Amino acid sequence: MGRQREAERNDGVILAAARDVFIEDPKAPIAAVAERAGVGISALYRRYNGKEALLRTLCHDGLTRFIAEAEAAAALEDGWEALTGFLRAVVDADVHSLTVHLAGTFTSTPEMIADAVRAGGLVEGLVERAHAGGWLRPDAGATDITLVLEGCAAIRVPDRERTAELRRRYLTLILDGLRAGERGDLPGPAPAPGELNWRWAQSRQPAGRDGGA
Amino acid sequence: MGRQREAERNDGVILAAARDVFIEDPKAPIAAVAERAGVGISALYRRYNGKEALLRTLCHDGLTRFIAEAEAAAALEDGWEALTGFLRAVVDADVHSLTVHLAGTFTSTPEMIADAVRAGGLVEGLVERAHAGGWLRPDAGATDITLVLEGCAAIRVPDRERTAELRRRYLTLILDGLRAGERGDLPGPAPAPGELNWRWAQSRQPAGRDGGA
DNA sequence: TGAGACCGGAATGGTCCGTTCCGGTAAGGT
DNA sequence: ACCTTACCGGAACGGACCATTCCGGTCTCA
Repeated sequence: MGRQREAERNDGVILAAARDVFIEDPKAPIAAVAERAGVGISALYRRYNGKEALLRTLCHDGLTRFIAEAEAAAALEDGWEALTGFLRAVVDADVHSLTVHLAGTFTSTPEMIADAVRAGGLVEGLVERAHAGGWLRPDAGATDITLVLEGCAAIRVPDRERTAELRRRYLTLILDGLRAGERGDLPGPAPAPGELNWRWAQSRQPAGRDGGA
Repeated sequence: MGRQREAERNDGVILAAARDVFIEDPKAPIAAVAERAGVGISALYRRYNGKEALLRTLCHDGLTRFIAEAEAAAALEDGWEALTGFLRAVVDADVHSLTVHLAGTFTSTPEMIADAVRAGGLVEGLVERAHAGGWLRPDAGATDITLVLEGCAAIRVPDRERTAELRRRYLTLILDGLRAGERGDLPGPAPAPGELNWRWAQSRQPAGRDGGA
């Protein structure tokens, strides 16, 4: 059963290639994925209806990973370790590029929206614990976490490993700022819950002049 | 002299529109600029050779602004105020989107490169003063500033004013992390001087599979 | 050995965009 | 009044890019 074996292996290869390619550039052409995977375009279209289906799968996988990390972190004893460990894991896996940056390039399913809500709840839990233990500065909220992730995801240099390292450095910088202490108040209100979700909105067009970057 | 007056006024209108449009999306089409400015496409091509020329001008303007802010900050007494005030001004004006994000979409002139170097030197000066006064954590270097700016520029919501506010909030978060204190060391080495400049490299093609996002 | 699952990659059709080009319009001199 | 001419608006052109389809081919297994 060589043929079936090959097909099965391709499943994984294609998904991995797609992840790499679309993390690097959310608007990359399908052909780039095929090339990176070392397969033809047909192999792609045999598995996915079209580009949107692939993107959706990728995004949903990222969301699942996000939730898994949050749950794993929630199991930790120390509340501060839980929050920071979670952030480090998410930043390391570049989950943010897979979820937020891909959202808006396709119409998200209700299921994904539900998962996104669930993810938000988990983060809120982590933040609450960090607050309860007095680890987290009081004026930082759960929604601020998204800002942090967005910032980290923006750090990017051509080399992938170095990028990860710089992100860890940067995250540490911010985390130190998040610690409770003698500092002044943050300016402006924290992001409102819906305020950062605009990319998840039901948009049909791939990019559009209205969407922003 | 109505005609000349109109042309003169258009100079400014076009530049402002271009700034708005390209800050929002560095890959926006020329037509979008014309539309936003409320002029025809000819009015654009009369003033600029082509898209690249416009982009170059915009980017150079941003660089100039960056340098001006750095010099203004350098004149301040307090070393910490100088650095943070500079950062706040640059983030507020969204200069980063105008320079770094536009670089790479055109071939930069030697003059711009020179200015970029000069800008780097000014930042270095600000950081040195902050270090000398003991304000800045010792393991944070001048090149880390670029990371901060990159992170701030990544914060974006549909509403422009709210975006600015969120960025100020986020910057404050990081700045608190940058303050000297009892915290642990940062992981990984600081970005090397050339490491963050890859966007300024002599690239001819508009985007390319090699460039990253 | 032949049916069919699977695949590579060329061909197709459509969209998007930078740039050019073709009338118009009115300012300013004569 | 009347050209000349700087300036404009916007349609038209040509090329690049890309998602998707389609057409042989190959390999397996019954």
